[in-house]
Amino acid sequence: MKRKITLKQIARELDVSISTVSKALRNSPEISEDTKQKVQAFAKLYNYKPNNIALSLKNRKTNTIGIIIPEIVHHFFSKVIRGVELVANKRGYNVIVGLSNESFSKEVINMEMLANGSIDGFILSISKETLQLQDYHHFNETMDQGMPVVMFDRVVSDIKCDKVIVNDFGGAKRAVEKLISNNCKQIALITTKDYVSVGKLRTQGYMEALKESGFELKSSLILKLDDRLDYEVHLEALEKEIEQLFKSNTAIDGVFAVNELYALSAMKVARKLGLEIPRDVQVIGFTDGVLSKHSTPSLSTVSQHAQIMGERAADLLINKLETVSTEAEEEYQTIVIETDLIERESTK
Amino acid sequence: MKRKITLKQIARELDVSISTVSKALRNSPEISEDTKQKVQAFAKLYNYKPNNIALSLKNRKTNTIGIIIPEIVHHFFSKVIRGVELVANKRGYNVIVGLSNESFSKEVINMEMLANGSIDGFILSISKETLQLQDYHHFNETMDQGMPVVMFDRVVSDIKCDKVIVNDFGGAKRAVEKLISNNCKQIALITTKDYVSVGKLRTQGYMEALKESGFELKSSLILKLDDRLDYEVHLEALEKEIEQLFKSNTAIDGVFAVNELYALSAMKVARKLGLEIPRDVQVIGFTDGVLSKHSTPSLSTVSQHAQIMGERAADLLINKLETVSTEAEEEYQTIVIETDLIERESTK
DNA sequence: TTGTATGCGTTATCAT
DNA sequence: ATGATAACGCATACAA
Repeated sequence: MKRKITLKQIARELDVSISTVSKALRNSPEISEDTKQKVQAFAKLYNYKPNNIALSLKNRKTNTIGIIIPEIVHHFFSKVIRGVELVANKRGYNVIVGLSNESFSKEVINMEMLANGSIDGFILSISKETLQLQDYHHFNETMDQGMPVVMFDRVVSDIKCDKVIVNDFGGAKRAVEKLISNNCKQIALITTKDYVSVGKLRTQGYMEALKESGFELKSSLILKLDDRLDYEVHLEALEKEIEQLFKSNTAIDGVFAVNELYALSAMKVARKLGLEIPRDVQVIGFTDGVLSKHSTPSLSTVSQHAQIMGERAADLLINKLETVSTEAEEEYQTIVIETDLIERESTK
Repeated sequence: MKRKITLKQIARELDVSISTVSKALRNSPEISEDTKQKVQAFAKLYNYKPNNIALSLKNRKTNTIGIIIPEIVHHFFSKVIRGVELVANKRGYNVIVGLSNESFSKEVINMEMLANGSIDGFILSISKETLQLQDYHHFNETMDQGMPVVMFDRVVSDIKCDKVIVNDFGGAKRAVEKLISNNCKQIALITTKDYVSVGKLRTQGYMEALKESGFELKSSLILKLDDRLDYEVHLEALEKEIEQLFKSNTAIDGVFAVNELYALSAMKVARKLGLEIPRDVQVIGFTDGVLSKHSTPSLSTVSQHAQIMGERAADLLINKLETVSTEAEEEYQTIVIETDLIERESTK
């Protein structure tokens, strides 16, 4: 077992100084061709590679970016990671992952752990608990220390930083407009409580679409679910709520749901109640998920382009890292990713 | 914007030496209560945290583990990551993620990048291309340099290292036995080409189950798909192959598929051909996926406990990292994770 | 009780 | 053309 070789060892073996070795390997013109040859050959033979940690310390730059997400077992977030990874690697960076598990304290701890020199900047999406508590001190402190932060998807306007978001409002609006143009008269909304920013925006898109088309808003058609409950686990609870919605509004002929699971559950419940999709009820979801594509009937959905979000976020962060910050000009930008309406079998 | 504070700055401010500060912060008995108080108060005020990179360099230990997987947008792998992350964080480690994207060269590059000091050890699952090429030099070289490697799921016996695998053979066997005991007489297998180790093992489980029950093996009932094709994209191609299978074996009354997508496609095709599930055909898949649970009918499946695999792998690696290697005793272990058969609506 | 010196691996600056 | 030295931030053995 040969341990990783260092400059020092090469120097000792070849009986030259460390700095000579270093220069020779970087092809410095200061060094004679002879020595270069010798050193480079030796280095290749022993497969020398500079130690990243030493470089990081010296350069005060790790070439690593930290990404903190609420949950990795989630198609949307893993696609974002893939996007980040893709761009990061292409531009010479590594990616280190932290999971907040939707918890405030884990988010804080994870960020502190990484902020102590391990990474050059953050890409993150805020946990639900943090959104509820509205405690954003850790973000601000991190940025105060000169560590750039790019937020994606779940963001808050109070925080001054670069952001990449989905056009939740517009995507939702277009989805509902589609239902309207498909002749739906009673369009239900299945959404989350308002503290989830994206849920709120999608809800607003729904309302705006109805308003513009001259529909009246019926609050009985809106089901706001508390997604602190893990509905992956409590699926029956979810279905019960939706069933209630359908039963108290028998004329529902369209459903817009702010995520995939809600949409699928709506289809399931509707079918159970003897309604046929899309003949009796048309359904559109909001997601980048895999369920939509493979469900029966397959689900029409607003696609979020998660991977592109990751790519944009990574580019934004790395640009900031590699630009000589002329201080003062603290200009933050927000990139809005447009959505696509993917029409499948759940709409006419 | 106050940059991160260092020992040196604290020392200068308080007019003591760096080592005094260092000792005071670590509560060394060498230092007087007075100075300790002063230093600790100051440190807390300025929120001092030791620089990870400096510590890593000094200790020659990064407390970071690298995980290399073929694909992150995949329920199985992201669950494994979650397991790794969970244990790693609990034990004071960070996780850095590299994606091979099923490519040999990306796998090699990614490993080299991380092996140069960034991490203490690897957890990885081999890419398909690497499995085909059977070129494992990068794994061996990494281990030669004293960096421990734990492989999971996709492993090869040629490589001497710790491993965490699923009981693919047993899981498949039990699934097929279930179909048999449910009175299936013509059980088809939808699997991958043999170079994918897990596919091969599951195929063997299928065969063994049939053999033990005295069934004859009919090669016409076995469909081996080349999964270099991305069937997520070429879904129609997949369905066509399966349709062919059903048409040339009209008596098929059971299907065992080695993954979720194959199983779902089988159900879809069967329905299209007028067969009802599970009345006419019973189907069992193999996976940890989310599709199975939400499909209609929901899919009975062999669960792999991906998160547990990640946890075990992390424990294995960290144990190795933290044990004083008495050299010589190079004992590697292979942990086998048992599967569960989850019965849902696609079986009787 | 406090401070000095050394080293982790590297590069850059400044001698020789 | 080559080498000595300092510095990145920290911890520690050893002096004072």
